[in-house]
Amino acid sequence: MTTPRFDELIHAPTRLSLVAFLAATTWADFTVLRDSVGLSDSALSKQLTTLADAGYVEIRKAFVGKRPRTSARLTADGRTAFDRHVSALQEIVARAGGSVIPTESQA
Amino acid sequence: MTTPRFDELIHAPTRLSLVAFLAATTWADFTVLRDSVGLSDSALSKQLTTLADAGYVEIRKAFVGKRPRTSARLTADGRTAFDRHVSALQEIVARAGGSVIPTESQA
DNA sequence: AGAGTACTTTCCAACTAGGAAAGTACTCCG
DNA sequence: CGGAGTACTTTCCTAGTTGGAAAGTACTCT
Repeated sequence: MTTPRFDELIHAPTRLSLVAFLAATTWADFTVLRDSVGLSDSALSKQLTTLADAGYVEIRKAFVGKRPRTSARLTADGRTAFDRHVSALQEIVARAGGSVIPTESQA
Repeated sequence: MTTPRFDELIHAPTRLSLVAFLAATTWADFTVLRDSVGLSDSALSKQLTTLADAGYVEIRKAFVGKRPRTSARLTADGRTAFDRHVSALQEIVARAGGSVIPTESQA
């Protein structure tokens, strides 16, 4: 079980989607990410930078043929932070009356 | 089961705490609320107004003896919105937890 | 009267987020 | 070669949010 730790960086709606999305896969493509969260190029680029600066995501710039392709994935730190944030949310909800949160998700 | 609906109003950290706290009790006192979320009087007053304007909380101004006392509680709408927001979070997390944790070491 | 309680409102400074547009860098095509 | 396009990144700027301080309201207590 993960130690709860509310993380403001992860909590923000777009970054929560982003991080959750990344938590579900390995490397994700810039365009896929952009479309999945519905952001402009610039907005995604900035959020990715923010997350990378925090050490939560790793950014890989590779070439597919001759064209650049940027992908990102969660780092171990990012995954931990995400898990802890989720725990924090669960704790909040549990205190709230616990009616809603099923505890199936931890592995 | 509640229909998921991400609610930006509720999602913001302080309001999430506030709403979750209120979801756990009936009427809560202004001072108790203020101390539980660690806000200044003005900040709490404003958040409470915001939540009341949204129809999520009901504010009661009563007198205890001769002194005014403000309390708040969730309305049915507030509770529904909270439940739905929690469901939305759950959904996000569920998607993220959907796949087994992959490779943790690489460089 | 002056102090204090219990907020509410106003003012303000600090952020944050996101789009537009420009910039970078390199490729592809006629 | 030059123009168009891809794939982002950076800069500029606007808009919206948050919260504390301080002032305001209203009433009570000594």
